[in-house]
Amino acid sequence: MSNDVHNSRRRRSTEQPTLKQVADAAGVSAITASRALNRPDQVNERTRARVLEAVERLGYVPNLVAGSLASARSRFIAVIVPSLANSVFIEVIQGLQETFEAQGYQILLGNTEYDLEREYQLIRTFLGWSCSALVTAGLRHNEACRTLLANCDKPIMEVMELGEALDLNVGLDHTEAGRCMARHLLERGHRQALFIGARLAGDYRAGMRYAGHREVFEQAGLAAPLLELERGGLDAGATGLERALAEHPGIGAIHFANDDLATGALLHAQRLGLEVPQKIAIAGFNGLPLGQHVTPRLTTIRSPRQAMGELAAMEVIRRLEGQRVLRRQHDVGFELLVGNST
Amino acid sequence: MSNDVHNSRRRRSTEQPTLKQVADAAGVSAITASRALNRPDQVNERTRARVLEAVERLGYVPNLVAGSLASARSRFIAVIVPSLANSVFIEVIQGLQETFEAQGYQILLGNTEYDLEREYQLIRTFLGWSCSALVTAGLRHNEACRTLLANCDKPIMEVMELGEALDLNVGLDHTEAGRCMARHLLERGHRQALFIGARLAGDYRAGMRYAGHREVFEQAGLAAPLLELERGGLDAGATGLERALAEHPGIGAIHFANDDLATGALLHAQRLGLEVPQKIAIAGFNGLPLGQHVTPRLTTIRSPRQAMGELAAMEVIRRLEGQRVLRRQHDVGFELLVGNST
DNA sequence: CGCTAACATGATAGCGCTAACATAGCGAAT
DNA sequence: ATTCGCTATGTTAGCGCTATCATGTTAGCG
Repeated sequence: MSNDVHNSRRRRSTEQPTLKQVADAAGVSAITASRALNRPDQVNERTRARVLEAVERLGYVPNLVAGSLASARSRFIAVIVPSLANSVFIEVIQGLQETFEAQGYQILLGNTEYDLEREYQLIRTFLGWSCSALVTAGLRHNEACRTLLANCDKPIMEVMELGEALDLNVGLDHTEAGRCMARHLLERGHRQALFIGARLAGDYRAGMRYAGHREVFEQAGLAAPLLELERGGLDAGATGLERALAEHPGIGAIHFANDDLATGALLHAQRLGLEVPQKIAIAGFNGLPLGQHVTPRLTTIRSPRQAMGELAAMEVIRRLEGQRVLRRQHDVGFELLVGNST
Repeated sequence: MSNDVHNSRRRRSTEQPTLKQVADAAGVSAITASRALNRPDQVNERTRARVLEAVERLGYVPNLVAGSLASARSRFIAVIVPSLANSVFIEVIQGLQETFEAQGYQILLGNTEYDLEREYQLIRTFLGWSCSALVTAGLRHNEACRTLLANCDKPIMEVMELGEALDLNVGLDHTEAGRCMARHLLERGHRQALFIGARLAGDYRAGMRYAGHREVFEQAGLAAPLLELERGGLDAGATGLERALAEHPGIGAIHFANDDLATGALLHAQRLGLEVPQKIAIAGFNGLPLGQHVTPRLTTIRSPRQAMGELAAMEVIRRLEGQRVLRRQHDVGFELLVGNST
């Protein structure tokens, strides 16, 4: 029953100095030291200097976990994408990351692998980290996700596409992009066009582009056949071309779901000695540098992916800082790049 | 002085249910509920079922921040790379991410933008999050970083290159890769080869490859000129080719620091009607799919980047789980891909 | 000279969870 | 019957920080 009882329970986690030790070294209270670091304008300039000196001398590293628990704010931003293998998401992440990092937010990156159940688990985990906001690629979520997101009272930003969003939304209209390219193909005189995509169940935005493409062709009284591949990438593009030639003999143009497929096909056409666009026209989507460097230059649609990430991050930050959000939805648009492949 | 004093201090952060509420609902103590979720084998099966039912019913989401503070462990892994724009790092991150995520670790991604001071700040922040381990791309750090890392008593994994590591190290020998390609060029009969890289101060691993290249050429009594560009990418490769032709008239081969540059040059050579490899031989580094799909196929060196990430993650996990680490250093090697461009 | 406002600092009490130790129950071994 | 060891659960006391309220101190005013 002596007063050293609670010494026996000691369990300092590390030997790192704590804020209390810094405060003692600077001759102030812990809360003043805390303010000196986090709200510099609330402490006297000379006090702050003493605290900073103590921080430096002791090699103090703030325990952000403790700070987050106490304040119930974490400066974490959850970012959830379906894949890291696709450079499209990487560019959006880059835009998000730069902007958030500059404002002192840390991204928590989650990869669903196109699995909505995994998305739910990731969101749970990220909410457990008291993230300040969530950014997801796309508008499709399962019921559980939707409930979780609707009840969590944090800014939710859905990027990539436009539509019925939960909260904030920055993206572009993929159906319209599909229409745009289809119209271009029609203008170029292609009456027989094939749309080729890969794993469209996952890449449903490509599916939306096909829907737009189909709409335009059918309104013109033309067929809009679809060919779905098992995989993406340059290789798959070559395969797609082979299959198109075999399965759709009369075809004059191929509208690929993305530039990787399209460029793979274009390079393969060269190897086969098939003239592009005379024998076969090829179009892509994304506006990757790759497609702009091959000969003939690829006709494609460029979307401002990095800018989309930046804008999304800025809107989230605006919301977090309590500023009024003017518009919940932003259309970042797209641009048709007419090359020599159509 | 009544006993409602501490009611006035209430500050529940959110309306989320807490573990205590789950425990009450299940008729057990908080610690039992905690164990039911985190150490299932330590509680009776029926008790656990009751707890899980309560979790489900209340929609409980564990507060990981509180858990980390209490246990001083966070399951965060800091991953620090110099850039996200370079697909090489993305692939390593992919390997790391998959492996860590599968074991329940969450990656904290930091981007130094090739700035060692930023690296120091990032490491401080990540240590503040009580990360379990740190993974950095590369062995170069400033003094402050080195001190911080040396004293933090967590597994440190340095990836990409091999050398004098702080702790664990998974990578490949870039100097040897440079030698390997140089020997290949010599075997092909190229006596006049130019090395072209971009921003070599940041991309010092490319500098190491140049050192290897130069060593081989100089030992053969030949010159090993260097041309440094301001930027990378396919465009820059084209620029590099132009400059090489103008500034080094006799040159017969160009050893590019990476495939982006090399492919950019190769495609540009086609536009110029310059035969590859007859008029000019072109070699790259990385083994990107891109270079393998152009005609002529690019001679390059492939490194197992995703596998490097996976192996690095596995070694870190092994260490974290207290298993004996057999080797602190792993050479993942590389592979010369001989195409038709040399 | 008192009164107020603005500024600077401090004491206290948590944030929600888990480590460490404590206890209870039960079958097996002594 | 006592002891031991094992499993299942509970009690207590923090982890390191910040929100909240309280207090002291100085300047400004009529």
